[in-house]
Formats: sequence, C-alpha cells, structure tokens
Amino acid sequence: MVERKDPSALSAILKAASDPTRRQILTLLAQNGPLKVTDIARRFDQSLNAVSKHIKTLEGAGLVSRLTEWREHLIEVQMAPLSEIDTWFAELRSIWALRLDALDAALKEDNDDK
Amino acid sequence: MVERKDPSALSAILKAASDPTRRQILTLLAQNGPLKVTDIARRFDQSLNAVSKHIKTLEGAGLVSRLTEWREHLIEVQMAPLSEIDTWFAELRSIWALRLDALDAALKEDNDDK
DNA sequence: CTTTCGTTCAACCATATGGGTGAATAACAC
DNA sequence: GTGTTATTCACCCATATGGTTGAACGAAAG
Repeated sequence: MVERKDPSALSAILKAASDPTRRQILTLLAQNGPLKVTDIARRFDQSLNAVSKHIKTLEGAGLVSRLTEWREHLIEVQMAPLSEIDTWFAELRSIWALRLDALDAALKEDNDDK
Repeated sequence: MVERKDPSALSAILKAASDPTRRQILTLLAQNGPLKVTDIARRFDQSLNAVSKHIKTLEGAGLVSRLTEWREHLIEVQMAPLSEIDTWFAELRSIWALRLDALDAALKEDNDDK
C-alpha cells in the first residue's frame, strides 16, 4: 500500500498555487532569495495588506517560510512541498498507464481465444 | 524567449485540481477509462448535479473531454494539460537553481578578490 | 514624548464556489 | 400517449476568497 498523505495538504498546495499573484510571489522569491513582506508588496499593484494575506496563504500551504527578526519578516520560498504535486501527478499517470496495459493484455488474450 | 502560455490556463488547471472530489474523479477515470456522468456520480456521496458541475469545471480546465453520444456523455481523462503544472514547477525550480548558482559564483569571486 | 516603521488584525464588500432542489429536455420503451 | 433515462439549466443558500481601508502594536529614532 502506498503511504497515503493527507489529501488536504495537497489541496492546500494546489489551491495556493492556483492564484497568479501567489505564483508571481513564488517566482520573485525564487529569483531574489528571501525578501521582506514590504519589499514583496512593492512589486505588486495591490495593497500591502492583500499581499500579506497571500503570503499567509502560501505559508499555510508550506510553500514559503517566515524568519521573523522582530518587525522585519523574511519570507523564503520552500520548494519541497511542490514536489507533492509531482508525486500526485506521477501516481495518476501510472494508474492511467496501468489500465492501458491491462487493456492491451485483455485484447491480446481475446485474440488468443479466437 | 520561452513561449509564455496563458497564465490563466495554468490557474484553471491548478484550481480544478485543488478540489479533492475533482481529483477523485480524475483518478476514477484514469482507472476505469471513459465513464458516463451518472456512473461517476454513483461513486460519490453528492448529488448528480454537484458531480456534473465538477465535471464541467474539469472540462473547462481541459482535464477531461466529453464524447456526447446523444443523452449519454462519455467523460474521459486528459493527461496532457497536467504537464503544464510540471512545466511551471520545473521553470520555478530552474529559476531558483540559477540564483543559487549565481550566489556561488559571487562568493567564489569574492574569495578570489581577497 | 512623539513619530516612524513593518506588519498583522479587524471589519467590510463584492464575487466566486460548492452544495442542494426542482424543472426542462429529448429519445426510447411500453 | 405515459413513463423512464441521462443530463443540463435555473435558482437558492452558506461559506470562502480576494480585495479594500483603518486601527493596533511595539521597537527604535528624533
């Protein structure tokens, strides 16, 4: 049996990644390394508050981590959780491939029966 | 220049995949091959209507296709769009790796300057 | 002591989302 | 014709979401 991880974790990751602003934040962090909330917000056409909330969402999904050095919060991208998407995808694809294999086998056997 | 695809397409794919029920539908279709809407709905603890709407969402994201043979609609999983997630992920990771490389290079140069 | 700084918290608003029920549709079986 | 089947459409509802503005906090600087 494959170790079934909490599906809500994957849901949170996918949902967090489904917002364009949040994906841009991840890209920005990947490019620049850790940044302060204010510095991130400066790049966007939204209020600081809106960006702060996006960061909280990303944090909740584990896609960024926060290093709080008193009032300055350093936000850093975390690539690890993203690989859960990969895992899910690979799993789905293998289920799919398995069925096709079984189908092939069945057809072949059917042919032998003729 | 990398061909920049419509980011809203990726958003739709991620959002569609972020719902547990919809992921289960995809898994079901990957296992069983094309199914009728009714047969899909039978597996879930939701109204036929709710499942129908989920399927429409998946269809909108291109994750399933529909073969309408009069009143019976055959729903089939489409793996292709999912690879856009892979692409995005790979791109983000490469941006990230690039920064680390540059960081390494800078440190090395700094050392040479000493 | 007052101001500034970086950030979150608390409301609030409009819209989206996931769910439900009931009707409409059009072919097919009786 | 009447009923059954498979599916969507049109509403309705509660809650989530993305955005706004304004207040609060607590250290540091003037």
